Amino acid sequence: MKVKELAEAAGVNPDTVRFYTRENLLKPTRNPDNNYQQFDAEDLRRLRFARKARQLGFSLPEIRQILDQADDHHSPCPMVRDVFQHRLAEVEREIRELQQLRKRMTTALAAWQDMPDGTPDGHTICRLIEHWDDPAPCCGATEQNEE
Amino acid sequence: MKVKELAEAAGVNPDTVRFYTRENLLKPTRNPDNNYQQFDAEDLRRLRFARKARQLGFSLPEIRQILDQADDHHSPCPMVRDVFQHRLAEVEREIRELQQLRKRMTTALAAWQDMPDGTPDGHTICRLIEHWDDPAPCCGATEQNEE
DNA sequence: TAAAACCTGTGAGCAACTCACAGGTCAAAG
DNA sequence: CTTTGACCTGTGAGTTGCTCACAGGTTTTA
Repeated sequence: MKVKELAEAAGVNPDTVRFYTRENLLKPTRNPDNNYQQFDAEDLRRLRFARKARQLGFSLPEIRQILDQADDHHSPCPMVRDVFQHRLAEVEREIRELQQLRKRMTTALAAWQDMPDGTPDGHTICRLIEHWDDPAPCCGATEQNEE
Repeated sequence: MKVKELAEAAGVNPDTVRFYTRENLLKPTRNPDNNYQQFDAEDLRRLRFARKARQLGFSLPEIRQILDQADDHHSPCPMVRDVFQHRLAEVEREIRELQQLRKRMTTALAAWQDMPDGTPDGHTICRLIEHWDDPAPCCGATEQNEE
């Protein structure tokens, strides 16, 4: 299989195949005649695996690690379970944050129903946003640079 | 006010101030003696505004547009309301997607309780992920490159 | 045999910063 | 008066996961 064929088989952009190859997720052989990359069924499996893992939120370095472990005949599954747990926790955190954001937004939107637009007067830019309440800094951090 | 002072007043990284200046969100005057940037209370307002808008999900180009409109003495509020509506819809979409992802993840995690780890045998990389069900492509798209 | 369609590697672009670097400026301490 | 340290300046690179563009080589098709 050549790049485009593999890409089509996996339903991805050919440039993604090239990128994954650059990143050492795929290790095609070469056709000595023309130096073209040659992929086989195993590469297709790897690529499909990588795409599924991406959907699950694994990063490319994580996926590479899993793939490399599998190449060394170590079972990557324990690691997968581990990363997966972390990833799940992170997804849940993201959900909570977004829900908080939504709540603040709908509250603001309701409050804005009653506010006039107003033209900027040099002291105020857009009171819609200026009167937006900061998300209460819950963790005691007043500054957002972490140092 | 110099860079670091403004940054501290707004609770951001000095490099963020420099970056926003580069991006024309802030337009400091110059001290002719030493070419240092000079910020005033208006710049602080602009910076605080920009940060609030960022928390609301506005992009830097959007913020620049709002600021520029305010500079021209047009009220940016109608635009703000508009972008805000779009942004709220997007946040809700993100929430739905993440909730679906979480559901799939917890389901998978439960199913994995019963699966053995297994060492990769050349045919399978990590059945934990390979047996992950694709998120049903709901929009009729079988391929994910949009063209 | 020439044009179209593919291949190659490399470099840039996206978003919103953050950090690093080299050199200039300034306040206080020795 | 000079040195030290903290700040300033602009610029370029790094982050993530691709995607696109480019210039040149190869293969297929007409």
